Amino acid sequence: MVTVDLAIFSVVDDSLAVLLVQRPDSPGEPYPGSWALPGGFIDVARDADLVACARRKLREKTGVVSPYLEQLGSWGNRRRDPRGWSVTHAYFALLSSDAIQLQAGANAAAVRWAAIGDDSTRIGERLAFDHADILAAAVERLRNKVEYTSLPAFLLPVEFTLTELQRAYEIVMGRPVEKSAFRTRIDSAGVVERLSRTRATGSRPAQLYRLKDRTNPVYFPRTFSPRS
Amino acid sequence: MVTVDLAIFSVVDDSLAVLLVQRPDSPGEPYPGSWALPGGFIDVARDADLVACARRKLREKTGVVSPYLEQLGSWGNRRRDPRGWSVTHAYFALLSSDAIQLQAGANAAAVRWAAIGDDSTRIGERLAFDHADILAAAVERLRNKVEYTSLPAFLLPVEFTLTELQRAYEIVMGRPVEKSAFRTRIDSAGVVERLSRTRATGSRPAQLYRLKDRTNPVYFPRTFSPRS
DNA sequence: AGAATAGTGTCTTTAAGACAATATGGC
DNA sequence: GCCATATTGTCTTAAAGACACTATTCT
Repeated sequence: MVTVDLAIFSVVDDSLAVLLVQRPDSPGEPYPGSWALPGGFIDVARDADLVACARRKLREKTGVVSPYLEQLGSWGNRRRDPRGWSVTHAYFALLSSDAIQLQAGANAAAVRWAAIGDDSTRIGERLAFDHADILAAAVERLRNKVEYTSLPAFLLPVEFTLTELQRAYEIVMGRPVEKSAFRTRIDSAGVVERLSRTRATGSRPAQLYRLKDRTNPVYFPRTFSPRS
Repeated sequence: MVTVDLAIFSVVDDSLAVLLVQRPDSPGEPYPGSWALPGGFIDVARDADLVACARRKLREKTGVVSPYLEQLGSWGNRRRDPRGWSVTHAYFALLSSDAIQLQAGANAAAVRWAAIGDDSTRIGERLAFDHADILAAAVERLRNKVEYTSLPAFLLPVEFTLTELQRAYEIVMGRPVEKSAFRTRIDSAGVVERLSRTRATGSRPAQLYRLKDRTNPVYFPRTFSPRS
């Protein structure tokens, strides 16, 4: 029993959110009606490899084709699924919420975004299987990497302002970021390239930028604020 | 077909080395006689979970019970094993070479250490399956984490001098480290605790230290030398 | 005493934190 | 011109790099 599960993150209503699907009520299915991370069995006929499987499930749920996708780890033991020893390969994805077309699939009664609390990695509800553990690991990985990478940029649409990028960092980190230091950091690391257009904001318009590389994150030489 | 494979690192003859085992020659076995990372099928009767499986295999090969062990990732596709779609869960382990009792097992004709080149992640030989990819990923992970963690300390025996610790860093990083900055870094992060004994060196004896925490690595606030 | 390695001090450099000042477009 | 937000500048601070100096034990 080998599956792939996804922690799909986006910024919804100015906070970090993860996509959850509801387990089917069919008899024989474990955790009927519970919320869970999207995922499912590998289709050895269709999926060339694990990443292909993850991409397929992401596409089926969100319609998004090329998000930031990173392997998170694997969870396997004899307790996590009542049907016996099972293993899942977890991935986490970052995408812009405006690119998403939510789709309830055959195996998922409903789909929704669940906000991640600023203070904790806990979601309000009990998730199916060990998905709470997987989600906690995904949030932890994301929160760690935010400190020294450009990951939050993948939560934004293709074109964005530096203020929006800074806001994405603040949402993921759960704390304010100093504007001037932030801009030097982004600039000297060569994360973005300036576009010719600006975005109207009601006051002084903001310069638009886009990522130089939509595929790989940039690693900064230091973390944001050194852990004590 | 689900397996667990291990990249077991140690310092041997003053260079970073990984443990390889030779594949059996039995008919029906893929890659007969090739060198490979130690590993094998999960035993659902004996292994409570993936880590337990990794620990068991590590113990069987080296006799080491409690090394530093970290999940590396999983590799799965329909090409990596000629017998069909297969998945492996890779772990990497760090241990002191003086704690090791090498043991050729039932499923491994021979065992040996292979040095990792300073300049590349390549091992001289062709490894079985996709183990060259897995090893490359393990070396990359290790080389990345060395820059901001105390991982090299797990390559040393329980008691060590700061010079030995510095040498372990240099071996993994493949470049010299500045002594004074290194010591301030280790000291201010509270990585080690001073023992009362010293080690004779032929000249001024060196103070002995041990890790404050033999289980978890310490994360430094900055990398060693910022990537350009 | 001299050799050799252990351990410390000083100065420079890099990039972040704090905070203030300036710039610009809409109204 | 006024307001609000964008953008830039200045000063301070933390920790690494470079390199020199001191300390201690053995021969």
